[in-house]
Amino acid sequence: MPVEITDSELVVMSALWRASPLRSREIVEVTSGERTWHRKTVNTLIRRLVEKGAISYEEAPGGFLYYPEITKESYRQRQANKLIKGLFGGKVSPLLSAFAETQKLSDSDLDELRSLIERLSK
Amino acid sequence: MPVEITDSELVVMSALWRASPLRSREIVEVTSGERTWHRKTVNTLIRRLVEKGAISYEEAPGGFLYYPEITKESYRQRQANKLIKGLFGGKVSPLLSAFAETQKLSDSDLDELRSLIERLSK
DNA sequence: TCTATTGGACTATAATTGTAGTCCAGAGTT
DNA sequence: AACTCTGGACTACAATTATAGTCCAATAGA
Repeated sequence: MPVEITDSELVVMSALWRASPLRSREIVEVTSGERTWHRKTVNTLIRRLVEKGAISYEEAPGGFLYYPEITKESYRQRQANKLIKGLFGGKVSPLLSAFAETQKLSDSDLDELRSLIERLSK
Repeated sequence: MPVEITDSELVVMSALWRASPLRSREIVEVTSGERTWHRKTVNTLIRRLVEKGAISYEEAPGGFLYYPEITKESYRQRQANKLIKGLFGGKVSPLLSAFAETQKLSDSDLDELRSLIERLSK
């Protein structure tokens, strides 16, 4: 039963992955580029994430400090696996291929991929 | 406004991507490995997909035949882009890296990746 | 022909999601 | 002290999702 995180909640998680701990007010500020949320909306998202165990908090003067409990890395892995299993038959290269069809890969992207693959080959 | 397809609906779409057209009864059968849905449940999913424009149908003796309207390729591309933009900073190699950490890539996987990258390099 | 089955149209209902609003208590302001 | 702002707890509420159920007409048997 992996924790399910919705799109809106993910914006909050991402803020905490970028820097933590944060107060709820800071989350409002930090996410204001991406979404224009009322502070109560952020509050609800925070509460739900706490209920789900995705974040934790600590009391501090003037409010709470929030911390991510799920790491960005583990969440990424889960999502990568889900997509690759669900839509690409469990293989990465079709994904890479599909991505390359929409987003032209730069030379440095290609270099990065090459050296990554070299490293993985050993 | 790209069509949003839920996890349950995706099972139906996948069935139609594998073979189409299908009747609703066939969709029940074909998906029975993955889910054990009541035929009415499948019916609802089909109806919603039709409303969303993700599938179409054609009348046939004894019912309807359903066809995918969204292609697997375009849907894959959308999802790949969403994941890579949303969680991997828009770069593929971190995704590949994350995937490789959970799923050991076989030699043939690596070969496939290498030759794909060669092709993309030109 | 009566009956049981099946497909589709429409309805149902609880859970989840997106986006707030209300209420209250403590902190700061006059 | 009274007044205002802010944070958190709890509540609200429409839309979407997951999972069926009801009703009816056509079909397929008995």
